[in-house]
Amino acid sequence: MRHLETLDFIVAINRAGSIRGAAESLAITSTALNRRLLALEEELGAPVFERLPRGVRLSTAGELLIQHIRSQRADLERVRSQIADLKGERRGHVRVACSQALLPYFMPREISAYRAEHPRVTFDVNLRDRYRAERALISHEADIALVFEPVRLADVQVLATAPQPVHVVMVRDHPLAVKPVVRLSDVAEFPVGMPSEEFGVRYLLDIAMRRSSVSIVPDIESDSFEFLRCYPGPELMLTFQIPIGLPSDDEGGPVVTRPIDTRDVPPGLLYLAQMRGRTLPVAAANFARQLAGAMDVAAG
Amino acid sequence: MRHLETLDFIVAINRAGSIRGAAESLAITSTALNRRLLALEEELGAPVFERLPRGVRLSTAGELLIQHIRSQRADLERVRSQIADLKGERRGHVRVACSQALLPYFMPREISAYRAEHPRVTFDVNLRDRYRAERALISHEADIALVFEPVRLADVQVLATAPQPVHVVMVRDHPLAVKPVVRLSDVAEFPVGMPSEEFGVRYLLDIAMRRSSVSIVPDIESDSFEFLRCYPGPELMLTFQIPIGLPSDDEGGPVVTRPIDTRDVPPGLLYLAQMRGRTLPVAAANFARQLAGAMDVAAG
DNA sequence: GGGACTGCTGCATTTCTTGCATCGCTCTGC
DNA sequence: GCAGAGCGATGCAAGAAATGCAGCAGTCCC
Repeated sequence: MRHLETLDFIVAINRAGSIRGAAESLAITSTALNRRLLALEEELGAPVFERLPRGVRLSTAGELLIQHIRSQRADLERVRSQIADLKGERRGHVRVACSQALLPYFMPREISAYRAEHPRVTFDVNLRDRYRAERALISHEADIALVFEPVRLADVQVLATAPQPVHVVMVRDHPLAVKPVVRLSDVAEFPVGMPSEEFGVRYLLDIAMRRSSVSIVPDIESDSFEFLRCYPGPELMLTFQIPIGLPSDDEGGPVVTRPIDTRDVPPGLLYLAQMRGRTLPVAAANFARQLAGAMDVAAG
Repeated sequence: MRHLETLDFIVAINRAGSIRGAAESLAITSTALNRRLLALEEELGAPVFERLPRGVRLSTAGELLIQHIRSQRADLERVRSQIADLKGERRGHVRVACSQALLPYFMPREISAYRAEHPRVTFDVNLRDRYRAERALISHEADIALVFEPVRLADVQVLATAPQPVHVVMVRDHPLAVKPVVRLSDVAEFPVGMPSEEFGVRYLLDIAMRRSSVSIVPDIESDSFEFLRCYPGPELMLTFQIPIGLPSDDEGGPVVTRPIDTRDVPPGLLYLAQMRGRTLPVAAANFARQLAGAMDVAAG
């Protein structure tokens, strides 16, 4: 499709920041690319890029256009997917943006289960914090997102939710491990590895601390739950995670988890979401349905 | 835009029912058109049209595609409109689908008021009954619709509503004209011209008659309110209309109107609606805002 | 069973796109 | 202050792609 190609070229120019740079990455001459851009601007009646001495930058019109291009491509992809589907070809591609907590257990299990049924469906799984996951939906970089405590839900549509109480993670022989439920004040007596501020778990803990008199000073702060989970050994350190990101205790791993009393820290919500008003490609819609089911099980 | 042209050609083939026929109406050869169609189908991996002995008919894939084309064109039109708008060009085009009742007074007044402010904005006003007005929104034939008592609102988004009690229309010296409010049982004593079944007014009256013991047998049934309104003279005939479709009584015309008691016939709702999830072109959005304001005034 | 319609295809022509070389410009570094 | 490097834009010729003409095979109607 010739015209769609031109639109993709616009996206490439925007990414590269210059026509020559984009032309190189597209393996065509800058002349051809320049001419296509000029033709498009002519037809549109307004410049798509501002010309700067060292390259180009999207104009206001260009930003409107590029948003249109993204939504257009996503919708065409849906149509292609639906057409492939009615030909009986159970192929497709699903792009998921999700939080770290989903990466070690939940997503691998769900994707492998889905691919057992539909082996020709491929996946893109990208780590996006709760801000960027929503942005990925809006810019059509992702079909669906699994976000813990999203920031603002204005432009996205919630497909399912699952309550997730915050758990404390510790080594198996930690003194706190004897308690079935941990109070926030218990935690304050031990060194703590805290997830950094972009995470929903941290957000819930900060709210809880502001409401109560308990103050937890993190000894270590990290944007990697994997690091935090691996660290505890040496110092009897505690960290936090939601159950969907944790192995079950009876697996006999080096760490165990205990829920924090929900009177201290209320459960957060895990959201399964898509772009508002968008009809998903067949594979993405089916996978989302499966995820929603799995979240019901996880919540119940 | 070359590719969009091809997509429009698909729409033309669908309308014409044959490639040769569409080619003629498009002023190109059937060869070129046929080749474009074949190329598109190649790229899509599925036939868009079923080949019949006497022409072509949309396949299932084609129906998916043509829906995509319509929404894509509408969205591009919005982008163009927004770009034109930020260039300061207050031009644009608005396509309205509305019921008969809006045509004689409301729409002319509103459009002329709008064009007084924005003379370069052009309008398409099409008469569509409440079924077809909703379909026009879905197929992107219309930007906004003004519908009295729409059938199903699933796929459209309501921008404003205005309650419209049903009025009886009669000649100025009709015996019923002495009453400020008319009961349904009063109506049954006179000959009645009834709007046909596709109209919201008729729908409300049918419901009212089913609920009460009053039965009105129409002497004349018509799908033209204009005809019904012009008829009353000779036979003291009554007919029905909603206030927004009526001149004010003090204009001294040949007919007067009286509201039906809302205990007999509850007021219907006039809906201003657009396609769900769609961002309207600038001119259409502004005009819709004006209409919503006017409906508030009409209702209050 | 002929005529009229359909979609489809080989070949020559036209139209459009592409690539090369080059211009004018702005910013950078010496 | 001046040369160099980077940028986007443009004239001209070669190449690619879409178009039009003529003609094919098929189905339907009378």
